[in-house]
Amino acid sequence: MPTAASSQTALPLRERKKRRTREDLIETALRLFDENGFAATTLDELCDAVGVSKRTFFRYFTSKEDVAAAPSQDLWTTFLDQLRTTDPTDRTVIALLHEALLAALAEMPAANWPTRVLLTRRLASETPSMKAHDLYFCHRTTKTALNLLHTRLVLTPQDDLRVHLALDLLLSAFHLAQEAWAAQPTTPTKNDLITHIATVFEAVPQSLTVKAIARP
Amino acid sequence: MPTAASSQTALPLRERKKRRTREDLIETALRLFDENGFAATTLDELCDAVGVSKRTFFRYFTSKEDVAAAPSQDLWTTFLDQLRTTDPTDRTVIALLHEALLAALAEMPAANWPTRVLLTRRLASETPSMKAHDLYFCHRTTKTALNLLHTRLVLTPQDDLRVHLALDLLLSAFHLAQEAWAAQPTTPTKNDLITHIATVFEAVPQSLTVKAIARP
DNA sequence: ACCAAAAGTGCCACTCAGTGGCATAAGCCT
DNA sequence: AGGCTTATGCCACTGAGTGGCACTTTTGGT
Repeated sequence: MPTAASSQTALPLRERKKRRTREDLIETALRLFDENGFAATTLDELCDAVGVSKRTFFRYFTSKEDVAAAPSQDLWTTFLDQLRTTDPTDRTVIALLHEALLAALAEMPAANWPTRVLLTRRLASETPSMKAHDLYFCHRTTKTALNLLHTRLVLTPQDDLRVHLALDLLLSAFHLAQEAWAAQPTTPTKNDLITHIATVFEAVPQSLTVKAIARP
Repeated sequence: MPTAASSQTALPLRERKKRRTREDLIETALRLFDENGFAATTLDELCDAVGVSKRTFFRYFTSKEDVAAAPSQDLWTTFLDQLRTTDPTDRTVIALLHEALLAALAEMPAANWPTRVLLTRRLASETPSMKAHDLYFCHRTTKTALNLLHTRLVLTPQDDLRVHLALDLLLSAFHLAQEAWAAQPTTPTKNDLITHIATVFEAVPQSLTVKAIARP
């Protein structure tokens, strides 16, 4: 008698268990990091709280930073999936990237994703090693995306350079939008973030033409 | 009787000693990392080789990654200095940044800087934690540069966004140029790097207009 | 239903980066 | 010279991350 509560019954038991421990680890980690700070929380504490050995933790995450960055990584993993499936015709590459990002955002659970990702962002802004980890992950994402686009699009060697720049620009724009999103006075929602992204994207062309005017 | 060998005699003894230890640490670290690999080299080995206690090492560098990234950090520190002194009049911000970067490059010692920085780059490409450290440092540099430009230029809130994008673009362009530089068939010189930077900068406007053409 | 292969977990001992605290030595100033 | 400041060394300690192996759970075939 499968109730509505178990929505993904298609998955085998082992897989469900794994997802559950992974989710438990992320959930508890974010709570502990939030309450006591990232540095002040030890992995032993986290593992005790979840009821898992430290050895097992490192079979799910590569580092202490990694578990805290999970929410933000989910977005970019989904982004890559979208990039694999979105029809690329009749668009500039930058518009394609923008669209794939919006599609990825749409996939994120509207309920708790904003709070989670904002918490991750706050932790990253307070903890250099976390920010570094996040930047590295984004760097990996651009590399993967570039390879992906090469398999799907016709790109000359010159285009490779331009597309790479476009990807870096996307990441940069997203981070700036995220900052504005986190700083806004009202409670940040997913739609707000989409608006901020649009705003930053509109500012991109002007970034090449801003004049330097010396202070008097 | 000050000989030509001691060029900066103006500095007090203590300061000279400090610079020397710092330089020794960087020099030896790069050599050991190059010979045995970053992970395989322990800080104890490095400290033994230089004749310094581990405690002292951490008074010069914040981490193992930090000492290996020193050559690349030198450039960006000099870049910020240039940004403080360059006359900003009659230019776009992006041109100002480009120029400051070239000026910083000019300050680098032509003899060993290329090899050093290429080694650092290779290590970073092989070692995630080093790449992450490097990206974080660049991130800090853009933040500092942005604050700096605010003190020297008249920037509206909208301009802030645009200038931030321009800074990210500069970093992105530099990294792409550096990759091309490292990959070139002939021995990379400082002038080659300058040429690569110019090439990437020229490609920037087109990065916004590349069309996505699906593979057949 | 049973059993063997496979996949996941726990435990233990270990390495090594990084820190705090205090005693000692080296450069500085008059 | 002699006190003052600053840099270094030493030691003990925390905590992240790993290797290895024994143990348990799931799975798939019969």
